[in-house]
Amino acid sequence: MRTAADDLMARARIRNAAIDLFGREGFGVGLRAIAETAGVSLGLIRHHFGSKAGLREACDTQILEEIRAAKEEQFLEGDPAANMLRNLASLEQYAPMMRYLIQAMREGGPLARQFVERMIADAEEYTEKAVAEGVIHPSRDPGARARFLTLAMLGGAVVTAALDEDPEPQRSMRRWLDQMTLPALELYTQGLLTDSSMLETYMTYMKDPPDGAAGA
Amino acid sequence: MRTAADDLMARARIRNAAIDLFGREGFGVGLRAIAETAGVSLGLIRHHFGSKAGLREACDTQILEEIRAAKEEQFLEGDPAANMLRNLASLEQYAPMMRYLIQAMREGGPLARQFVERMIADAEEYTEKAVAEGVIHPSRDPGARARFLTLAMLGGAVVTAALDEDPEPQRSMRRWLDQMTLPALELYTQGLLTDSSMLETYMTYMKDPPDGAAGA
DNA sequence: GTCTATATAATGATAGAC
DNA sequence: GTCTATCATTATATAGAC
Repeated sequence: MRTAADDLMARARIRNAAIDLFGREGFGVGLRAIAETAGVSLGLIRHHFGSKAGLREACDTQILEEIRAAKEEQFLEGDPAANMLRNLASLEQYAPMMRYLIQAMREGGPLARQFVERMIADAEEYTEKAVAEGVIHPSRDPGARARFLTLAMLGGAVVTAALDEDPEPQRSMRRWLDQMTLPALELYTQGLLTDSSMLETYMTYMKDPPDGAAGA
Repeated sequence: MRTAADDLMARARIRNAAIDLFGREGFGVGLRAIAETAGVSLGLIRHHFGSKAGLREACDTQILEEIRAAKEEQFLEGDPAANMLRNLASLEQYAPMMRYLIQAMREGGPLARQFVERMIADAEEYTEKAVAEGVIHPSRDPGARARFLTLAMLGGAVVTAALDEDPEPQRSMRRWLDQMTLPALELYTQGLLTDSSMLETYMTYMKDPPDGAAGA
């Protein structure tokens, strides 16, 4: 009897090997290493994907599909984005996807852009709902806040992974999420500054900037 | 009469060209491109630095020295770390250093580790001072808070740069700093959550975790 | 100190047999 | 669909002339 793994066509095996190696070692990894991992020849990669860029694109597409599927599972609980990430980071099942995403955010590219922008949009949506329910303070600029919070969280994970000796981004992300929980909750609850003069000064300054120095 | 640039020995010219190209295009850039930019031959790089790793190390050392010098200048104003970064990001003089640091944080390595850990230590020191002065709330874990705030700020800059179409990390960092100012100030001033139940629940949970599931 | 020329290895791309 | 064999390019490393 054939198992699910045996059923995988060579094309899918190559793609999965590529996702694994791209995620573990970055997109600089050679096609030969991917071929060896998939147990096929170099020529077969070319046959199925045309080029390395074509393979990368197929991987991106697959990851987007896996994200969609994972979200569908996770979002039933109605958790905010950070908790979704936490769930994904704790399930071995999602490790290749997480590795790939971390690498993609490190090296850039269309998939990373799409993923991050989607995370930001989701965060804004959740935040809006939470504001309506009265559990989160309203913001002077909800879009900027969602972008800031999301980039800070994802960026912390990416840099933690990049600096880590541990070659397993999955573990780095877990570590980041674990060590940020207390300070983040504390910051979200009590803030940081004891008075609001800095914010007020900034708001006043932005309303009437000296010269056109807003972005200079 | 000889200008300062003319006085640069070939060794320094190579090193500066490498810092520039590493910063602009990442550490994957070839030695030939560096040789061409510096106006020297491939062999001369080998003569002065032995290998690509040797050149990278020399660049790292130089950047550390530039950071030290820049901090000495900037820290006279007593600004917190974020403001130092803002100042550095706004001065064209520091552009190569900033580019190099962003790349280093993307790709990892000893320099990035050293830089980030130093930033965290500085942040903790500043925060401690600010807490003593009563302008910042005390934290349940000052070290974790400094690490979280610093990694979030640096990480946001790194991911913004990685996702940016703009190939100039300097500009990405400026954009990140600009767009994070309002939401960050707002978050630092008013927090995010309207009540403290989440934090209290977490503190209670951590004091008496079910099983040994603290890190699971 | 600085160069040219070359060695060696690895990459992605290609052609064609089966 | 899958393979082997090879090409062209590029990478770093090396040797030795001037």
